[in-house]
Amino acid sequence: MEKILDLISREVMEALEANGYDGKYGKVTLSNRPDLCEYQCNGALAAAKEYKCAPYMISDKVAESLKGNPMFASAESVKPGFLNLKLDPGFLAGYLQEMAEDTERLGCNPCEDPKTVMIDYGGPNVAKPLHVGHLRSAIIGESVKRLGKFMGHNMIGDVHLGDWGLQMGLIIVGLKEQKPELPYFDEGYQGEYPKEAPFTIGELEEIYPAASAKSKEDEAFKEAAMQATYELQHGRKGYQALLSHILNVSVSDLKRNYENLNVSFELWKGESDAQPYIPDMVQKMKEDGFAYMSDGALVVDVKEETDTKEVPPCMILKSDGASLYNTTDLATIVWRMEDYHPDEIIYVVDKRQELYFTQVFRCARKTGLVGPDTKLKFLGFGTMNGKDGKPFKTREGGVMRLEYLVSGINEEMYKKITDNHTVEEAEARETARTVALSAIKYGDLSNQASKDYIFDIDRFTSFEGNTGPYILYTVVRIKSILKKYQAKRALPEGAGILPARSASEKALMLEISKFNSMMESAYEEMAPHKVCAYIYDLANAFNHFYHETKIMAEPDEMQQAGYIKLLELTKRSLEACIDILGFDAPERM
RNA sequence: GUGUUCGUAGCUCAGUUGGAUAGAGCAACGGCCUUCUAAGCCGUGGGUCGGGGGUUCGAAUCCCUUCGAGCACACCA
Repeated sequence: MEKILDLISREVMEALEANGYDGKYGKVTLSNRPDLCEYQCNGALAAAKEYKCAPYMISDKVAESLKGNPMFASAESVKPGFLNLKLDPGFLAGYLQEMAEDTERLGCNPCEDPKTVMIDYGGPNVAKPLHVGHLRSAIIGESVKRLGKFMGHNMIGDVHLGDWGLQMGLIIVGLKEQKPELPYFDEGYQGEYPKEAPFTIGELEEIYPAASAKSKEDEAFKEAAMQATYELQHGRKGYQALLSHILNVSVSDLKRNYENLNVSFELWKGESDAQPYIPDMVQKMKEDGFAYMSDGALVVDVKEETDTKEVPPCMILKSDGASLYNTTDLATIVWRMEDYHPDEIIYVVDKRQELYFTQVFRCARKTGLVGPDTKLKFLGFGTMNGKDGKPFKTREGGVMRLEYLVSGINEEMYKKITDNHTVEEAEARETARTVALSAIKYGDLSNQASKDYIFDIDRFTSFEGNTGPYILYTVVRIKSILKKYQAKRALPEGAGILPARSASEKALMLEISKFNSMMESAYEEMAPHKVCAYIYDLANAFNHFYHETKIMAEPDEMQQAGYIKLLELTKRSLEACIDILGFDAPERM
């Protein structure tokens, strides 16, 4: 479906042209003075210069031409040269009716040119529990992915596990201290290794921090870990068997945790998957003359003329010949290009890594890892701060485990629900989970991703104002009426959305009609917070309408059916949006 | 030091890409439940959009300058 702004703009353009003016001045925008009009065109103000006349002379003529146009209830020319427009209620109802008949996409056109987009988010480390630092990447990445899917793109989410490097060596050495009798440590061992992992996730999560701490004090221990890392990376069988145990145990735990957040990935690739691509990649960079030695390290220059600041070269290999983060990220691009030929790769990462990623992107482009047709996009997010404005910490000052954060909020919600109502235990628990997730996600996504934000548990869970729970409450109210209606009667033949009879009903309809244009710009700008702003306005408009319209008491059968149709459309719009944000509404709350 | 992001109500945030009188929520105060869920609705107060200059018919938005804050600046990831 065409966006309503485009439909209106076209009428205004035609009116301009009919009066001998250039149609380009006909762009219509949402009104910023809702007391005066619904839509406005400011083109006459700009056109006045070209035609050397007072702006109102132009807007007067356009308003005159639009008189009697069935799309508008009124078209007025005001003071300096504004053109103020109000939609005809019948036209608006027709637009919404068409939206309602689009059962799949609510009038939002799928993109004309679907892209294959890989989106790299999550970024957990194996053997380490998820902590609050992983929350934003997961929430924002998942939402952008869903947004892209809704727009018709082929979105491939990759978790990009941190499963390479010294941390693995530390775990191996740490485990060896605890259980030296295991066959993985016996270099002469010839038999099959056990299928069962020699540790649980809980044990794994203890081994790593202990080993990490020890390596900082015990030089010999650190040496051993580095040696183990080296041997692992050079194919030592027992260690590779251990690696796959670590991965299995860790990944199934991570999957469970991400599932609790309603986050899922198409690919569970890790840094280790990129390693086989490194030697050829490095070799080619050398052969093509891009990579050279600098202070013992292998680097590629990525400076550009337009830089306002010195951009350091992108390091490919350390001076000891080992690979590093850059190497892995570049090699990851290699397999992504080979296996998926993406049109775009999006990185949902902490914004502090921006400079680093410009280096990687430039290097990938310069050395031909990606062609000019593949976009590389950095979607950096800000820090999640506590109430004091400093990075979020536990009361003791440590890093908060994500699991504990979520279960704490679940518990909080459960209390509030059981305080307010008497509900069955199981339902209360389930509802608490649903509402808690909406509180966390909406609290995050309603801010611009790139900015730091304050994670204020009290505010997010407070049930009042611009929060996830408020949105869910609105959906629940609608569901409740729809159920009551269905229990009484079926929709009559020919029921459809009718022209608004009140200001609040029209306001609601105007909000709904913005759906497709909002969705387009939200995806274009990778801005889930626009989806939040839309549903907040929509929920407000609905609650206002709800308050002054007695739907179940409406005597006119067709009018009542029209209301029901409008409620269904409101509900579907809200649900489509919260699904993109990555949460659901319960049946009751 | 260089670069970069930002500065909007007491607090947390929007601001339709340059338009008319800068908006929400929280907090404060007042009103609305025998009637579809009061987790709601309505109202009141609260602002030199950090300061100064410029471009423009018109600036929170663009440019310059200044103050303040965060962040980043090759062998970590």
